[in-house]
Amino acid sequence: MTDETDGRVLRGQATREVRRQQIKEASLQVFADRGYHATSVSDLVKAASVARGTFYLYFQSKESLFLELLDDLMMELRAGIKGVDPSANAGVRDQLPTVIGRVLKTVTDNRSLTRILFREAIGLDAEVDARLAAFNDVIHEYVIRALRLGRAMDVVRAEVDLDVAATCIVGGVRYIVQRHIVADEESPDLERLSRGIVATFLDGVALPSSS
Amino acid sequence: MTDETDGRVLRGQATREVRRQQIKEASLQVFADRGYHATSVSDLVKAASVARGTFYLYFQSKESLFLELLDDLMMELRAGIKGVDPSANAGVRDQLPTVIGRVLKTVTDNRSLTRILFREAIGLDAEVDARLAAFNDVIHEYVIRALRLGRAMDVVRAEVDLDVAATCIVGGVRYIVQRHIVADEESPDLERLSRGIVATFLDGVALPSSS
Amino acid sequence: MTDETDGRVLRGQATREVRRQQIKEASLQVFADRGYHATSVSDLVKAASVARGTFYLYFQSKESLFLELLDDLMMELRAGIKGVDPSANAGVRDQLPTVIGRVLKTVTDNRSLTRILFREAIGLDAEVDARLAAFNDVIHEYVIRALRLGRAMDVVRAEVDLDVAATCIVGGVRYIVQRHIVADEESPDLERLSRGIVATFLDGVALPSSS
Amino acid sequence: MTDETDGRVLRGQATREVRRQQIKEASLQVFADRGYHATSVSDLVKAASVARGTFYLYFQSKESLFLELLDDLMMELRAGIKGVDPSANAGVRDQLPTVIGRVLKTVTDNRSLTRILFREAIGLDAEVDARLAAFNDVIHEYVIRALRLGRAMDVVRAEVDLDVAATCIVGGVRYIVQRHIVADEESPDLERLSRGIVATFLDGVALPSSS
DNA sequence: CATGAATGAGTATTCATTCAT
DNA sequence: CATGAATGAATACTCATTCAT
Repeated sequence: MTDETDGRVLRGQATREVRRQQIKEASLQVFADRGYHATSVSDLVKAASVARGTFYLYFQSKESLFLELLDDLMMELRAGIKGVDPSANAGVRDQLPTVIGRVLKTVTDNRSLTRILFREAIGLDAEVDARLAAFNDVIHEYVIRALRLGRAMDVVRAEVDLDVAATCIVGGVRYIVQRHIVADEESPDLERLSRGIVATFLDGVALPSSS
Repeated sequence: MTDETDGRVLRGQATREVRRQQIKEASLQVFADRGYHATSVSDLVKAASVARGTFYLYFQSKESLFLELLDDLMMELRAGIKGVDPSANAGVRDQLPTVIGRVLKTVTDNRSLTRILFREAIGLDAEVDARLAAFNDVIHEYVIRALRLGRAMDVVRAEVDLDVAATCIVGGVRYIVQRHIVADEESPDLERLSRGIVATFLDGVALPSSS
Repeated sequence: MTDETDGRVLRGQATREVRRQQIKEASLQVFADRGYHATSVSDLVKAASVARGTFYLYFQSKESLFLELLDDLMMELRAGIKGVDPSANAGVRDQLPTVIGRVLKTVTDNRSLTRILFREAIGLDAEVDARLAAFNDVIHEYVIRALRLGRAMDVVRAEVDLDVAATCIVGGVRYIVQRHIVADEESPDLERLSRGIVATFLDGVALPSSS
Repeated sequence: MTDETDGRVLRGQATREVRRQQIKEASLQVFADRGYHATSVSDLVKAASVARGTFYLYFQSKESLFLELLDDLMMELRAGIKGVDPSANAGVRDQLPTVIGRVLKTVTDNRSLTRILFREAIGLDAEVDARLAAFNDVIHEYVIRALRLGRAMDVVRAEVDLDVAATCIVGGVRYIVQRHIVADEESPDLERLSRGIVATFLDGVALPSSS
């Protein structure tokens, strides 16, 4: 009874997980296309080809599913960003485009989720807002630490207002993402974007002599 | 068609406009506080102290009122930005903080509207999205033209990727606005923010020698 | 503006109250016929010939309407019972059938409500249960007080277990109501029932000599 | 059709019956605690530790199981009551408390079932109502017969309205059960209750001289 | 013009029952 | 026989909009 039972149970759990993913993926598309509020549970179950009740077998509510999708993206992004090792001192300037490129790649690979994150994830409810704010703060702090490190290594100007600069950098990357990746641009030239971002934020747009 | 009638009509139109404004202002507050979706028409008419039917005498729908508020803000912002005369060649570098400061000031003075713009105006429906996109494009084009002008005047590097740089700049300012002004910060130090933004985007964060 | 407005407002409130009653009466019938659980809000609005939304304009929920109906009956019954003045010493024995008759009359006049009270009002939720229990306790206490008074007046045996006797009396009357009034009996002979009840509880069924 | 087959069938039937009982007992508890409507099939299968499907292998529906539980109680009670032999002429008055006591004992021993019977079994559907009514009628008739017998034996007054008196008696006992046994009273004093009931119904509460 | 009562399509969620394994 | 994932009809309730007064 043991092996057979275990087998059945395991298979059951495996299928369960498969089903969950199936619903999540279908829902992801619908949310990305229609937006959170415009998406009804009917839309979701239709897209996932399951019965209404089945949906609630796997997710507590429409909102909790959405939250899960959000968490997924934030994890994914955080992983893509944290992959960077800012302490590698050699050739920070040369490394940076790669780093930024990786972030942009992560985002591009998760276009639907990112679209949701940028278009819908705000003002939904306090819970989501708090989670997003926390995520943003993590990114912000990460960039500030990077700048501080750069300053210590004498590659970042001493007089830079770290907080403002970090905000500009994060905001700039975000908006690049929003304009070039979330919007339906087919295959964004990530390399050009990365280089452009790095150039802008490292050296600015002004001619040095213009000071 | 007599004078008296005209008078009545005019008076009527005058009070009509006054009423409209009353409702708009009250609604603006409610939208800013609660967010678009969490705000019901009941909330609006209660805040404006008018009957439900009256609301529909002045606005086609909840959504159209919201759209109008959005348009108002976009006009206001556009005015604040367009006020800058980029052709004044003398001391662009010195002028810029003032210009940015003015934009931040406009935003701060319309905090409620801006909050709505940032928190709710996305993903509402195609109409809103289109209008927002158009607005963003206008700003984007404006910055690109400014950069191009700067390049002609030899104050902007020739090798700068105008499109990417403009996106970074706009995104940076937006995120500054989002973090320091939309969020409930009491009295943001607009001057420091302006100087920080200008410094970051003109000269970058890297030490020139690090090239 | 004053008189006219007041007039409108008053008329409005009057109509409101009328509507409420209309819905309550229709709902009462449906509840009495179908029972609480088997009655859907759709049934109620259909019976009252109002739109679904209208229902919720007048009642917070299906349950709250039901509670209100319950309260109405309990008030009505309590009034019918409290009308009795047990201190009128002359001819208690002769008075009693009248008193009981009045209670039965009240119940007969509110047959629908009573049917609900007996058939549905139990186990609905803690709130209802508590209210019913309180009501039952009031009745119980009332009867005990009456018995105690009777004892003081030397018309009730000294050795009677007041609590048990009161429970028997209340239960007996309740069951009479249930069998002869709530059940669809056309026109119960209230006088016969009253006399029978009084005889049973005053003198018992046993021949005195059988002790 | 071989012995072996019979054996298997028998064994199967035996375990089948055992399973049924398991489920019934578990369900009884849940129904008594939560009430019929608040109890879901999920609750039942969880309490019985069987799969959802298994439940429907043994019972047609949630309702049919409930009906069965009801029948069980009614049989049990009927047995407890019928155990009394009213024809034993000697000392009816002395016997009665014992008889009533036995009924109360039966009820106390099946408190869960009784609780269900009193709290939930009414207004469920026509089927249940009919069965309950039939049961009540049986009891009623039984009491009437007893009274008639008593009359023949000259221990019951001739002028007693048998039907009304029987209803009072049954109602009284029912309400005693409801107040003292169904409600969570720890260990009701069955003897006192029995004596009180008998005294009340045999001799009434009035002093004989008060007639 | 102003009112606010009335509307009803639409929503998320539950749960008794079925059925493939 | 046993399982538990799947089903979908049904439910209470909301809210933007209309319309008679």
